[in-house]
Amino acid sequence: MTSLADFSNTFSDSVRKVVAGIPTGKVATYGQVAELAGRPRAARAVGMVMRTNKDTKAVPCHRVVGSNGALTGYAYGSGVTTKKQMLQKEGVAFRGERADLAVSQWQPKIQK
DNA sequence: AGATTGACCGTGT
DNA sequence: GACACGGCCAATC
Repeated sequence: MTSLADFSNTFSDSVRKVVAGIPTGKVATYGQVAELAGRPRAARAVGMVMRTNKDTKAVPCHRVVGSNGALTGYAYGSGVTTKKQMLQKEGVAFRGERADLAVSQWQPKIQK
């Protein structure tokens, strides 16, 4: 296997698997998740999967932020407010209303 | 099956 | 740094 999506057959499953691999205290961008899922240009579709995702316990969709670290949408709680609170509570570095990607962006293992 | 929408991203002004 | 435009992909109506 060369990527986290090798065990998935559909795009949504790949996305879920990638997001599920994000460790606590770290965040990934939609573009990053899309790339790991096998569709480097499907950042929007990733958002759709999160939106339709019902397994929030298995898939920490709140750890997925915009390319600039901005928190975009959240289908649960009070939206981005709840999302931000959870990320901060998990130890993610924040800079104003945006996650500090320079410090807390998830760095997937390229080799293993 | 076709058209529209959406939790995006990159680039230009 | 903020606003505007276009492109890409998949789910939903």
